[in-house]
Order: sequence, then C-alpha cells, then structure tokens
Amino acid sequence: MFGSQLKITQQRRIILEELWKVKTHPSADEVFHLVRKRLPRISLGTVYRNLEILSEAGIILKLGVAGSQKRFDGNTKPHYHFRCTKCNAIYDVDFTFNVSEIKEKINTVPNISGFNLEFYGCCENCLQDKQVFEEK
Amino acid sequence: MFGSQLKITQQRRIILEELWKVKTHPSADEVFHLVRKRLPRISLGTVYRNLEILSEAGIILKLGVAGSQKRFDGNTKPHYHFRCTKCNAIYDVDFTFNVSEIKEKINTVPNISGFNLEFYGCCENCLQDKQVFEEK
DNA sequence: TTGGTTGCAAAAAGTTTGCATCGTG
DNA sequence: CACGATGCAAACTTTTTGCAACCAA
Repeated sequence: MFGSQLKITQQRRIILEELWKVKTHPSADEVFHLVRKRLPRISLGTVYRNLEILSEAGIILKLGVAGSQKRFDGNTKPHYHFRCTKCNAIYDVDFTFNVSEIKEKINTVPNISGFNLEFYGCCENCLQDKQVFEEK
Repeated sequence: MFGSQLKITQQRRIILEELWKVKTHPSADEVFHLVRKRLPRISLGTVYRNLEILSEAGIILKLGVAGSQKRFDGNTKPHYHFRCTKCNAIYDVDFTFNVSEIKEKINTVPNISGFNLEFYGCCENCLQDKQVFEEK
C-alpha cells in the first residue's frame, strides 16, 4: 500500500486509522482533533502534510467540494456525496446512477479525464432547525 | 433584476459589467483587479461583499469548484464547467448531457435539491507544457 | 433623510513552509 | 546511518468583519 519511500510512522498510521473509522468526511482540522486524542503531541502541520501525501498516493480521497475547507475520505471506492448547503456536512449517497451516457460522451473529448457528480440540499438536522427558527 | 433594497452603486454596477465581459471564471481577487482599472479606489472587501450579495440574489453564480479559491460566473444560464487540474483554469463545456435519469432519481429523495456535474482534466495549454517540461 | 454601501484596516480562517531534531527502514 | 518525517512557529492566502464616512433612492 505504501510506496517504497513512504515511511509508516505512528502519526501516519493513526491518521489513516481514524479516517477509516469515521463515516463522516472530516476536514484537516477535524482529523487533527481526532488524532490528537491518541497522539497528543501531533501537530496540525503534520496532519496537513500527511493528508496531502496520502491523497497523492491514492490511499485516501481529497474531496474538492464546494465548502471552503477541503474534506478527506478514507473510502476510495467510487461513490457520490451529498452536501448540506446549510451546515456543510457531507454524507455518502448510497444509490447509484447510470452515467454511461456521460462517460461515453467525455471519452470523445481527449482533454476530459473524468467528472465529479455531487448532490446538495438541506440535511435532516437542518430541516428540523428550519421549522423551529427563522432563517438567518 | 435588483431587489428592492439593493442599491445600484458604481462599484456594484462595474463589478457586474466586468463579470459579464469576461468569458473566464475569475476569482474575487481577479475581479478586484479588473474593476480597479475603472475604479482605482475600490477595495477588495467591497468586491467580496458584492460578489456574495450578487450570488445570493441569483444575479451571478458562485462556483464551488475544487480549487482553493471560489470563482464567479456572470452567466447564470445552466451550463457545465471543465477544470484544468494543473492550472485550475475553468472553461465552459459547450455540449449537453441527458441527465433526466439523475433528475428523476433525486426527485424521489426529498432532501436533495440539486446536483453539480463538473468535468476535469488537463487543458490544451498545460498539455503542451507537459510535452516540453518534466512534471513538477 | 435614511439605511444600505464603501474604504480601510484588522482579524479570522485555512493552509503551507523553514528548520532543527527525530526515528523508520 | 541516511533520509524521510515531525513539532513548532512563522508566514501566507483567502475571506470576513467592525467602523466611521458616504451616497443612492
């Protein structure tokens, strides 16, 4: 799994374990806080460096979603995401779509190497809040 | 076009004009530099505030693309975008896709209000560079 | 006139980097 | 032992915000 020059340090291993453990799609800062429970002396810089390295190596996914922060996903199996436009939480979408027409079409365009399909809306939690409080 | 409480200031008008003028999808900072040619005293804060207000009003689009900066699009007509993964430039995709199956499926899920479909790859300019220089 | 808007500057938020030290392979 | 990785802090990038002055309606 790790390239020849990539060392398996405690920090790297525990970052990965925490990413695999959660079903959310944490930001670098959230990963930092999860990992710090087990490695109190880890630094935020180390977390950023490792998330970058791990996603470059294809071991995790860096999600380029619409929120301001980047999110990371330990699940590299292709799947779609749903983003709440109110709280910016990201959920997995557990049904599939027939995208063969899209794939065929972009295969005719040499520049295009892939596509992102992302869903958005208001999540359950925020829908409930909406009924109780006035907006914004 | 403007809501009742939205005033048409010089700054706001010229920001819009510049956004309509370009076919690129500029970041806030790029809009700032474009507008400053005509309004040298405009501040970056004003540009940010107006881009936010105009996109909230639906007059322009704020693109939540995968790059670090947000991009703005004066063209609110639905269309797809292509992002170069090397230089982060964003281009319009000028062909259409049959997404009716996707639309039907998400109509059955009350939370989902829409989706983003974004394409990526390496643009012409960067492809040429690739042949001349070694990567990174 | 009045309330939305501006310029300015400071601050916040998110991310990257330089460097001496550390520790995996 | 070598070289990649770490902790720390500083720097950097992008965006937001407080405030007094301003100006469009």
